Parts: sequence; structure tokens; C-alpha cells
Amino acid sequence: MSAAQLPVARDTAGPRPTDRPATAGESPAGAAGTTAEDTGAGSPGPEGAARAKGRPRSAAADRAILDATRETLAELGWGGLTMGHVATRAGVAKTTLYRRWPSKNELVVDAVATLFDELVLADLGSLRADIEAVVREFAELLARPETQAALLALFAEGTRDPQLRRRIREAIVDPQKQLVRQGRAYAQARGELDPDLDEEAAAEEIDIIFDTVAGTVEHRILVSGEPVTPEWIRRFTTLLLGPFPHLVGGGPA
Amino acid sequence: MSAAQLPVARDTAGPRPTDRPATAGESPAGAAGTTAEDTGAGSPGPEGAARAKGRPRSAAADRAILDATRETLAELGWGGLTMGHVATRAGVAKTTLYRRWPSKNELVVDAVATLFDELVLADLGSLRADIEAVVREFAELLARPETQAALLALFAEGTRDPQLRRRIREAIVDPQKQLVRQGRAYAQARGELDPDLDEEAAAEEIDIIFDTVAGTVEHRILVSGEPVTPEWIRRFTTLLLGPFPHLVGGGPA
DNA sequence: CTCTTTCGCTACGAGTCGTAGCGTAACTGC
DNA sequence: GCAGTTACGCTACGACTCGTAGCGAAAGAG
Repeated sequence: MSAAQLPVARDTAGPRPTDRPATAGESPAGAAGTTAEDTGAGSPGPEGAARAKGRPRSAAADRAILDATRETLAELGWGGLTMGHVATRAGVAKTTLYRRWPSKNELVVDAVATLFDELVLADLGSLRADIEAVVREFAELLARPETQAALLALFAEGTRDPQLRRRIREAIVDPQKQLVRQGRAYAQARGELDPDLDEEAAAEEIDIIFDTVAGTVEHRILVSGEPVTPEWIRRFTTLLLGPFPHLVGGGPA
Repeated sequence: MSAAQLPVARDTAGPRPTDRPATAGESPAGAAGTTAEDTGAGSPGPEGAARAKGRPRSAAADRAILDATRETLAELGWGGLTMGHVATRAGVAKTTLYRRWPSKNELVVDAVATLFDELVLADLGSLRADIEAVVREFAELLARPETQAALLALFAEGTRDPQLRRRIREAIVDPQKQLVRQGRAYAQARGELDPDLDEEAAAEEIDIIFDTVAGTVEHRILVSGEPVTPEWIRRFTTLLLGPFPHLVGGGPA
């Protein structure tokens, strides 16, 4: 209560109120400059120009932070991750983190979203093969600690904070639904599905299948804590596709 | 470094090194005294006698703590739950919590385990009806904030701490699997299932069905964040039981 | 009535989140 | 080149939480 205190406000309340970073494509091999493709946040402001005055944010710092987050997540898990730790590991100041992400949750969601981009769906010639392949991929992804921690971060406040929930949906959930759509498209092109299909009904089927595949694998790994073996995948796919196992008559009307 | 300090150790390192509380059955209506049925923790010590000397732990405090935990969970969620808050709400000292549970995680698991006891499976006359009923019950349970927070606590350190994982499995997961077994038994008694069934194969089917039902509903509610309507339940049950919707030919070989 | 254990209380150390304020570095347009 | 503007690293801080320590007192057990 006696030292010099000057009322200054530089970083605080700046024009970039702690928003998303570059969030670039970020291919495995560190490519060249990347500046497009924002994670659709909210403000649909102009894009063309008028947005370049002072020192630009370091794209290298962005990547270093996201990498450090993933690494720390893999090593220490969700509970062990601290902002200070990430900052040190990334070689930046803690304040730099908070300039980009409002809190731990958002950082983790962004850091992990790219992990799910690994999932792809190749046309393997049959619906069964496609499903088994994507289940296997998803299971391998979920076996990694950083992904598990991500799911956790996702639940952590996601069920309470609507904004975080939106971020998760847009960055992770919705893109993955595309896989199911893709799989159906393949199957339909191969003539495996009813050709004249109510579009609305199909949309709901997609939701159900998505929740079923993702949820079941998650539960198997995270809750039951048992491994996803090829045999298990085969059985699960059979449950999905075929009639109920051992059901007399082969299924309901 | 000058005040009086006597090296005393009463509570600390006592014969009950912060272990499970009564963990009694705890039916909805507060019943009489309950002292049996420990949550199988670890020490397989003698049970008969020799374990009653000083002042016994207050069973009322146990219940007050667990109730307060559930209430706080419902109001503030997992992130908002603090031991101090629970203690105040339960009208006990914080140290009393730590005398019973080693940490937040264990407390929440125990507090929430009883919630899942609500789930029951009545023989409704058909496999479809039984499944739909249990899915509805489970969905209603998961719609409650305290249950969501429980799932979260379950994941929080459960994927890292093997001991906590065991506690979760024994207190929550395994008992729920009984529901699937029950359902199969009903169906088999009704003649809906293949009568001569490899027992081992049946066991694996039970695991798959359990993960599928629980995981799908969890994913629908917690990740996708969409409601579980009767229509959705019907569709999901159809997916489970019947052939793949719109699949040409009615299913694979 | 003694002995044992629990209880509530206060206090504490360690750690974390997220913020403030500064001086400086980097990049802009003129 | 030169301002102007912004990001960066640093140190410090307030508020909060976990989990523990130690005490006097209460409540039962034998």
C-alpha cells in the first residue's frame, strides 16, 4: 500500500480477447506457414484485411504449446496437467497460454482435436469390413493416454459449460459423424443399403450408429477397462450388422 | 519455532488407516443399523470380533457425508465439488471426511454407487420390452447431474489409478452387468434364445451387450448431448436386436 | 471408571488457477 | 528510417483447494 502503481493496460482487454489460436491443419510433418481454417468459433468478422497491426502471434509458440499439451497429457494424464507445466515444456510464459486460451479445458480440447483427424474411412469393399476397420482405428486412438485425457476434459466441464460443449462438438464430435455418413455412402454405392431411403430417417440412423460405435468402444476401454481385440471387433460388428446373436428366429419383425 | 509442541499421534496412523466406511445397503428409506457388507477393499482381516474398542464411528455422519456429496454433485458438478463444501454441508469437520476416504475420488465413487442400485430389470414378457425398459431407466439415471459427475469422477483418475479402478468396477460396473445376465436368463426361460449355448460365448456376449447399451446411452447423453426419447430407444433397440436397418437382404451370413 | 477411538476445531504447507503490471521484442504502415 | 501497435517473458500476487497436524473434548467399550 505504498509502492508505485501505474494504471496501465496493454495486453489486458486487447482487441484479441483470448481467442482461438491459429488451429492450423498441422500435418504430421511440420509443413510451411499455415494461416487459414479457423475453428469456427463465433465472430464472423471480416477476413480479408484490416487485421494486421502490431507484432503477430508466434505460430511456433502455438504449435509448441499444443505439442507440449499433448505430451504432458500422455505422461501425466488430465489430473496431472497444469498450465505451468505446459508452459515450461513449451518454452513459453504461462501468460502466453492465457493469451490464447481462456482456460485449461479449451486448451486441451484444441490440443486433442487434431488427434481425431487421424481417423479415416477407406472403402474396403463391404460394410462389415469398413465398420471393423473404423472400430479398430478408433480403439487404437482411444488406447492412447492423451486421448483418454481428452475425453475426460471433454466431460469435465463440457456437461456444464455450454460454450465449451459447442467447442467440443464443432471440433471433435461433428467431424467424426462424417465418418458414418461416408460409410453409408460407400455401402449405398455398393448396393448394400435400401436405395430409396427417407433422408430424415437416415440422418437419425447416422446419429444412432455414431453413438453406438463411439460409445461402445469408449465404454469398453475406459469403463470396463478391457482390451479391444480383433475377436471382439468381429463380435461387435456382428451385433451391429446382423441379427441378435443366438436369437431364435433371427430377429424381430 | 518456539511454541509448545507435543509429539502426539492419536488419529494419525490409527488402526483404521483411512478406509471404507459402513458402505451399507442403504435402501431409500433409512433403515436400521447396518454394519455388514463391506465394499471389498483389500485387507481380508478377520470379521467376527476383536474390532470394537473405542468410540465407534458415527453412522449418521457417514450418511450425512454421502448425502451431502450427492447433493453437492448435483448442484455444482464434479469441478465444483470441494471437500470443504461437503464437510460444511454435512455438518462435520473436514478431517472427518479424510478419516473415511483417502481422497475426493473415492468419496464420490462411494457416494454415487448407490445411485446405480436403482436399476432393476423386470420380466416384461419379451426381450425387446426388457431392453427398452432398462435403456430408459439407465437414460433417466444418466440425465441426473450427480450421475454425470460420477461418471466423470470415474474417469478422472480411474484410468490411471488401478486401485480406484478396482473400486469402481466392484462397486458399480460389475453389479450392473448382472442386469444383462438377468435379461438373458429371462429371455432364455421364454425360449427366445438358443437353448444350447456355449457358456463361454455367452459370457463374452454379455460383456459386449453391456458395453454397447451402457456406452451408447452414455455417449448419446454426455458427448452428443442429445435427449433419449422413446423413439430413440425404439430405434436403438431395433438396431441391437434386429437386422441392420435398411440393410439389403436382412443381414450378413 | 478407565481406556480407546472418534469428533470438531484451527492452523498449516504445498500446489494450482488465472490475473496484473512491467520492460522489451517484433512487426506494421508511413 | 520512424512511430505505433501488439505479443512476449518475467515476477508477483490473490484466491482457492487438497490433504495433514495437533489439540481438547465427547462418546462409547469393557
